[in-house]
Amino acid sequence: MEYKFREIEQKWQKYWAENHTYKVDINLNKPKYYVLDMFPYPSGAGLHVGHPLGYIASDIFSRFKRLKGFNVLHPMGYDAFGLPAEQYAIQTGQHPAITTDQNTKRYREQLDRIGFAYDWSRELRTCDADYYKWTQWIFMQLFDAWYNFETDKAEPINVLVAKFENNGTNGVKAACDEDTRSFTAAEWNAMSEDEQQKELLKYRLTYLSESVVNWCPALGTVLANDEVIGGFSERGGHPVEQKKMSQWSMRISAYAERLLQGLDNIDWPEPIREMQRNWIGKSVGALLKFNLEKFEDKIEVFTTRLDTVFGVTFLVLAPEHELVDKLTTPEHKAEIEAYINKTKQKSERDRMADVKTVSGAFTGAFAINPLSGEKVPVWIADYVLAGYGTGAVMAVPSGDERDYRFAQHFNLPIVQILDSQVIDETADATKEGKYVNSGLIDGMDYAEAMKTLVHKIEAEGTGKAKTNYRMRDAIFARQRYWGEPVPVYFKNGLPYLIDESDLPLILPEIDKYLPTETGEPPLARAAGWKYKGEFEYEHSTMPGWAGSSWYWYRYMDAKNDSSFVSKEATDYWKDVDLYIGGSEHATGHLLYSRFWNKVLKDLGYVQEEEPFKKLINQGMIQGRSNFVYRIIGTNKFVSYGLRKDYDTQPLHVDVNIVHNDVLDLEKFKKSIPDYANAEFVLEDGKYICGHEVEKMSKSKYNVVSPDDIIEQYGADTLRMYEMFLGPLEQSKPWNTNGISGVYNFLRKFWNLFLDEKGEVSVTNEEPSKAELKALHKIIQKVEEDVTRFSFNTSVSSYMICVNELTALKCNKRAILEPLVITICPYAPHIAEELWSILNPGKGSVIDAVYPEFKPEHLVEDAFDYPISINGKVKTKLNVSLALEPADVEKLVLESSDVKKYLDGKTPKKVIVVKGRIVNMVI
RNA sequence: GCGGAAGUGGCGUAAUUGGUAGCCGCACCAGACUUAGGAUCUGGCGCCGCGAGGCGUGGGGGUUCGAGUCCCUUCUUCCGCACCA
Repeated sequence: MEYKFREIEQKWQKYWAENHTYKVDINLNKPKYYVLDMFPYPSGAGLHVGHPLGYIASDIFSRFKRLKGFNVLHPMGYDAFGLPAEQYAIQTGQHPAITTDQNTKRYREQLDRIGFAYDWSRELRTCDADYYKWTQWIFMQLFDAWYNFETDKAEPINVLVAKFENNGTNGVKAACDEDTRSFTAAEWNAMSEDEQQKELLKYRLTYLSESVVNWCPALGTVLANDEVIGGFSERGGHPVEQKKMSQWSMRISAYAERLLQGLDNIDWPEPIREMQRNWIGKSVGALLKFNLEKFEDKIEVFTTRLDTVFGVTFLVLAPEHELVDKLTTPEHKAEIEAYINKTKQKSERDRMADVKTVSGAFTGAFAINPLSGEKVPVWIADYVLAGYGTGAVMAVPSGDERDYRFAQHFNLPIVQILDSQVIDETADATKEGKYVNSGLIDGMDYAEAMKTLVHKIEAEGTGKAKTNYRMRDAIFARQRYWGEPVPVYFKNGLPYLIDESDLPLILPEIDKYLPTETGEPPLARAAGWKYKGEFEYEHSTMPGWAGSSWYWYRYMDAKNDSSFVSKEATDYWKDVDLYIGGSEHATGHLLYSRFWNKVLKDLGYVQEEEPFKKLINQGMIQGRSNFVYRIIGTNKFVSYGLRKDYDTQPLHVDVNIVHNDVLDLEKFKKSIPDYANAEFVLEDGKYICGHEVEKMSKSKYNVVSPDDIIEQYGADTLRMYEMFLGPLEQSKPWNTNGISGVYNFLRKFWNLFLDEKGEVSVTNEEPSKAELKALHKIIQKVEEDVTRFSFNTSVSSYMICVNELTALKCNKRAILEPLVITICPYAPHIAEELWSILNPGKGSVIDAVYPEFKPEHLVEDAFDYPISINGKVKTKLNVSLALEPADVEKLVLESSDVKKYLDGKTPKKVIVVKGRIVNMVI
């Protein structure tokens, strides 16, 4: 009987579907385990061989956990709202819902063929109304909440309203907009409804405000900071500019500290945590107010080095700073205006590329250093960012490189402030030594100086200690069609939530997927789309990350239509134990999800502070492109090794007609009409192709589809080969070359169950010691490997085990049956088939129990000690493991073989490590 | 510039705690079989050398009886951040 993988795989995939083998329910008698994959965006190109890498790993892990007795939740769905479907809709007029539906079906077929243990009864799509109903509902909870720094959590907005009614803003410590004013209870109560709403909007966790946004004209939408890379859009690479607009935002900044602290309590890769720390960008420092010589206004600066305040020789404002216009003296007006105009014309990218060039302009105004009383000039320069801190800095050229260059360029003084500071050629940011030229802190060290200064500025009211975060609130709106409608309508220009009973707010049909002629978002085209037939809805839709910021909860209770997830479900499933996905979501999805999770927890809907306990990033699978070399101007192709002898041009060739870098000439000729009459210059009768590692993409003809691999070798081979390729976290190019090794292994494994005539033949004989050793080695190895996510090493261990059992001609049930169970996570189809041969009618192997490892089967009584002299292995000596080091040493020194190497000398020292090694020093 | 990860045969990789470097595959070489194949089986395969032997985990140095593994230093590649006061 042959290994017929096509029949076997189809048979079991059908069986699993019909018997709901992977359906799970809450089971209080079993410990839960939640394994989650980052759900895919269903693109039109379908899955390539790189996409399932993480899914295979998580599938192995969840199958293993199930064999170990856990109740495993392992779901899959689709992040189905997004730009590509809409861009396609603009080009073709095809409704994004239709293409998304087609793509989703194709993804599902491809996933099914790989044999995943997903509970498909929990499948979800973020674009389904019964899913986005709850995304909208969560949006409403955020709108109806504010952040109370006193209790350090989000609370219902009513609590805040009650505070305003009783005490006004007095004593309220809330996360709010920067321009928020104070008022008394009487003032609040005297406000009109509209005025109150306007005020509350400054506190809500999702709010509408006038802010500077990343506007992408080509995409016709704003983008979040994490969607802009170096001044260009992440999707499509279009230029992005800064623009002031009224926008929905999420007050994630309120959670900056908790998001930062939480990173210490989760088992995530260090690089991801570090990226989130950078993104949050906490810096501890102080705010300090400088009086102005001729104005009542003060310039407030943020500094992390208050101790350097006596080294301040000028102030610098961002060109956008609100005081610039007012401060500028008439004689400097022209210069300042010219500089501001120049800055405006520079794109974000130019500004970044131009780090080295020093530029700036003097306003003509002077400020007074609140500690030294010194008069310092006020400049503007584009190296100061309007959006960070206060948009103004105190410049300390002796301690800061940018200030140093600026001072040198414009001939401003540079004052040494620490005795150990060396500032002849460059700034020195040291904190070592004692202060000099520094008034009241002269002679102090850093710690003492900081304490003294903070105390002084707070006592005098000129400043205060302050912690600053780089992270800005997240823009939460896109001027696009294919996203969740925002459940908000406008009355008197103010936003109000629609009634909860009106959810879901269905995405309306429109005639064209383009902005209106007046530049309104596409939803403005929806004719007659008004709340209660009267009020305008919000015309933006939610960003791509809305639906993915809570989806792991929906899987827990996917069909619930009275709540986004039931309490019963969160009580049991709680959080995600293992999350596998790409590192490209480090500062987007993974940060937003943590944020929403904390809000939902604060409001009492879920119980865990962090949603994803353990995170693993699978590496990217790159493409391995192949090239042919055409002699320029001809239809003649030269083999790789000979290409230097001709004037050639490399051309991508489809990797699917190349095997081990040898081109299939017939298939090549048939590939496109131009090549039908191609001629070749061969080496050793073959055409050898060149190769290069590139991104896997259609245009490079290096895309390998899992469908093709499965067709040729089967899903079990694909699964094992993807793991065999190397450590999960590592990025690596896909190369189909090695796959036959894995395929041969599975056939060899299959053959263990057959006799010489090819008939199934398994005996009930007692296993030998060697057979038991082979089995228990693999039982132990797989358990260890899976636990530390080292899937590649298990595959080679299976190969070793099968090689050993083949050599032993083992066909004993007592060995093969447990072996089938251990391999089921990796190669579930063949495992099912063999299991059913061993145990006809006894159901699925996934319901078996992982075999128990018995260490006694691995115990040896003798060991081949490597005998080394001065650390170099010279020979080996077989010695009983029962002997203690002193006895081993005696035997070694007596051995005639060893004496040969000692050359009559007595070793100065002999080291015996029991069961490991013997080393002699001579 | 700052932060992170990684450098081992022709290739992908392995090496639990400092203890025989190169497991397992691919490719390659030799042989067997043969219904000539992108099939199967057997054996070989780090480098230099006929050999004894020597060298060998990016380079240099150190600790140790012993280093791919620990420490210092340096180079290279990839990833992330980048005027953040």
